[in-house]
Amino acid sequence: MDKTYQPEQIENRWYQRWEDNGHFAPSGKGDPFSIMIPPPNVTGSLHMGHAFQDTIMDTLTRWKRMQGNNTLWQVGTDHAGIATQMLVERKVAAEEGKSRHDLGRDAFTDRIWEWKQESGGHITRQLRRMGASVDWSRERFTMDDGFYKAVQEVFVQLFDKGLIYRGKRLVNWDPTFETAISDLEVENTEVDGQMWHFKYPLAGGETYEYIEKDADGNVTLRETRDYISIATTRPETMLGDGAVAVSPDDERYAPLVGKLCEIPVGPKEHRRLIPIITDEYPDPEFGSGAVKITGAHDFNDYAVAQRNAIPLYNLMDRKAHMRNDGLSYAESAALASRAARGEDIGSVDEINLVPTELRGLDRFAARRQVVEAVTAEGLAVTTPDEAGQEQPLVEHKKLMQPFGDRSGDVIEPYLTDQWFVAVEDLAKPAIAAVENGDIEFVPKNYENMYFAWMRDLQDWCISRQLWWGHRIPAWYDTEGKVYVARSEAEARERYGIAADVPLSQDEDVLDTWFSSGLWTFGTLGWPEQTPALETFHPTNVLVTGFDIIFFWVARMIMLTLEFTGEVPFKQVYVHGLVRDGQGNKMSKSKGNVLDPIDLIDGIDLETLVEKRTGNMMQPQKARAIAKATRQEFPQGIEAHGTDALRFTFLSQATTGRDIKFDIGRLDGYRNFCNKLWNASRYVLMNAEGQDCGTSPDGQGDEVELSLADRWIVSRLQQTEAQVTRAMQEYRFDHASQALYEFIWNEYCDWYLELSKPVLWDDEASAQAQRGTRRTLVRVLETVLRLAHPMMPYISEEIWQRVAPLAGTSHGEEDSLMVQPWPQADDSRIDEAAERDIEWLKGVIVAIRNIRAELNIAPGKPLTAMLTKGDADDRRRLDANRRFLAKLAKLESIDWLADADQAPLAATQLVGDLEVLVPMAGLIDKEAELTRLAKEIDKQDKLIDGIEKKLGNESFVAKAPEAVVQKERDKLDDLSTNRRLLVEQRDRIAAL
RNA sequence: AGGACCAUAGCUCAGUUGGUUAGAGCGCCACGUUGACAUCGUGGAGGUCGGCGGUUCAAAUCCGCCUGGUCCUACCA
Repeated sequence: MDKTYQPEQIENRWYQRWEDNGHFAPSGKGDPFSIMIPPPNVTGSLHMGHAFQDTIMDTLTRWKRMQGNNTLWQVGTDHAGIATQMLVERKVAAEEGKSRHDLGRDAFTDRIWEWKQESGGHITRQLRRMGASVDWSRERFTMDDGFYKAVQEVFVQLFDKGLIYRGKRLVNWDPTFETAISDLEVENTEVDGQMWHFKYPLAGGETYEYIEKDADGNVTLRETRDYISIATTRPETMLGDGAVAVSPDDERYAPLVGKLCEIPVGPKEHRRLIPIITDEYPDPEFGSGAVKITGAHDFNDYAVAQRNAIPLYNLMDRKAHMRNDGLSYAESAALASRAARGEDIGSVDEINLVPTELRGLDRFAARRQVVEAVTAEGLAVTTPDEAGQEQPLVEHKKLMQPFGDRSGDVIEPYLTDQWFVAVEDLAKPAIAAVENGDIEFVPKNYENMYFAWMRDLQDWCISRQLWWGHRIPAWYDTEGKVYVARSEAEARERYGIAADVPLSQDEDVLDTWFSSGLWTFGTLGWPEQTPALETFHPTNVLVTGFDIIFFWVARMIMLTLEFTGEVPFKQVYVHGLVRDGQGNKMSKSKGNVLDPIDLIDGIDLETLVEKRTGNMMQPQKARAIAKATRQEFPQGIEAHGTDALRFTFLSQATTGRDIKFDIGRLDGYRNFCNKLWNASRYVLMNAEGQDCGTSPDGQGDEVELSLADRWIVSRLQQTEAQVTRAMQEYRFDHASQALYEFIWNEYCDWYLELSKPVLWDDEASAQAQRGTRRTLVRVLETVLRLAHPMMPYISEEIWQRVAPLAGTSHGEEDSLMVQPWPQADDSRIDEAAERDIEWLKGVIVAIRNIRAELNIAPGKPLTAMLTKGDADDRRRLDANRRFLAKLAKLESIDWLADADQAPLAATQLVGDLEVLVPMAGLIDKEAELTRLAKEIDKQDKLIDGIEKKLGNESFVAKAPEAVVQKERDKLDDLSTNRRLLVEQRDRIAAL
């Protein structure tokens, strides 16, 4: 073995071998265990979140596989509609200077398929680097024919059940992608906005008495008005107003209800009149208390319009430009005014209420023009400025504005024909499944989040006006009548449409999450009743981030229950977000992204800086990021290997909490790998070619197990139990910590050291040496199995060399991957050995302490004595003299029968036992007195505390006897210790 | 506005049903290359467990309030 651990040399070859040997496919004889990978974007690349999540899934999968379960980790990728279309659209624009419209639908989707072909392997290669033991033979893609079939089937069946419908509704519209998006894809962000106040003149110049009162009913304002005042943040939508609404309880406007007012924009001769109505929606306390109702451009207004039969006038096109189609403004305005008076005017689609001069303008440009025009006309509400001049009232305030999560564009509520899933009936069983425990969230508090969302669910808009995705299986005849079926042929057959009647398929595609929602059963072959479906569904656990519970988890539960009658998974393990060391979200624009592959392979500083700032548009920001990067990683990032990265993730994986990725811990766990590596070197150096008492025929295997052997085996059982339990509880931090502590603090720090006196002592018996060698290799072999789910590469590499020596062959297989998971054996727990080793460690540490306190060179041989102990102490001394001498670097250590005969010595207590190191010629009198004074003081404080406690009658009366006794024992120990220290102090002072 | 979660050593975090002298890793200080390992060893310093109040014989742990932070949901034209 090489002297230092070099992960890059072992990782790639092992993955290849595992994959080639088919170790990832289900093969266990036990119960099925299955996990579905949350399918990453097929053209994406692996980020820290993936790496974290995949580590958890792989650890679970490997663990279950070793436990003998018939284990499937199903892998696949997602077509990721918007994200992929956007990417390829940009690429085509950059490389060919063409838009997707220039290419046309077929050519453009061909480009996406080409891009998938070209880059689709990237993320799967990265998954392999992480060691993910997914079954590649079952890899799926959401746009595969087979998966498409499942998607179609679900759509058709939901439609037939009346759970999918098509209709004209107000939806969130992304003007950049020119598609509807779901509520979830909208991010509300606070922005600086303005609110304008405008006067809507009353029809026919009518006036009324406007009276404002304070809380006590005293009149604070009384004036005659010929207008009603409204406030708006979106003046350009005034053109589509259908009414002005006031609260039914608002006395100020009571006289106006039922009358008409005029929208103060557009050519004067065609200004529209709209009714003043009452509705519960307006809040009299806010603004003027009167709200303009624009049903086609605002969700709240839409609801008011529905309740009051107010017409909806669409003002914009798909790009959120002011419409430039339909009837002329004059005709439109005339029709709309008739509607306002209650006349039936039929369809409003052709009505375009955008005045000629605004047609075709961007919505924000139109907004500016409307504000200018209204203000110029003197119809802005004014307020005096500091100089007493009347100025238009424009409030600058924070607004929550909706943005598309992908495009970053301002989302427009937009009236269009879309397909929807009626969720109410689907949600009920989905809620029940979590309530009754069929599905369990880990940690549990995410269930509340789930319930809250599920109980207030809106119908799900599933159609997208994109080109990349599953085309909606619906066909239209020339009259626009819709036929849903699995194919055009089926549509004709089902609905009896003659072959000569032309049908055209719906242009839209389905929301990506609609297909992702079928992931657990679609990947297993549904709608066919395949053996895989039978065996592996429902899956055992879904490992996912909380940010995706609504998008994905909830919809999977609904759709899976509906179509399979089963839950998709029994547990949902929810992990946190991977953040940077400061707790910030990692993002390209912040320039704080770490690439898991760079952490594995290392990256030099300049390349890292280039990576973070390469495509950055603003040079100033790029410089700041470069500076921060140089500061954080002055030497770049060195190679750590996959195992160290995985171990870091696991150690930080505490439930339901974001992780701040700590590169210091990554270094630490790389060192841990190195420690394991070197410990193994030691074991191999001492065991290879030697008699380990593990011959296959059992001949000549007589062994004698030392105290240390029995102890480490005992500790191993406990570690096995701890790690197993932690895994069951998804406490990967505890599992990794238990392993770390056992390997480093027990096996390396103590057991290996204790093995040296046996192996290197010519007088040690062959049986004893055999016993120690056997324990060395068998414990290591077991610990490698324990480590394997967490650190697959290094464990496999070392196991290959250790397993033959351990003689614990578990079958023909040559890989750790198919070895059994260690099972704790309580009969091998040896409490007496543990107590003896604790004693041994105590004495050694005591001597080391004395050495450090007296500033004695670590290598200087010392003489030590033990006294005041009991028969056990004597027995232990006699049995372990060799070990004490070696580990504490002693010339000799002996029993002193009469403590009064002790020479002046540094003293430490181990239980009742006193450990003495004679101090002749070693002592610095003043320093020692100071130290002792400090130590006595410390003891006094502790004694004080306990005495107070024991002096408290209610403590003695009410606390359990065991607790009281424990305190008494403690007091005893402390008092003895203190007395000793005082004696010591007096003796030294007397020198 | 409603809700969730978090606050423990300089940093990143453990701390199970209340009873420990409150732990680990990294960092820091001192000493040390004996034959697995300087990606190491030995020893050490460092914490009024965010604040206040309560329950209890006993609170980092349970309850209430407050402060600070993160996030989610819903939003007022």
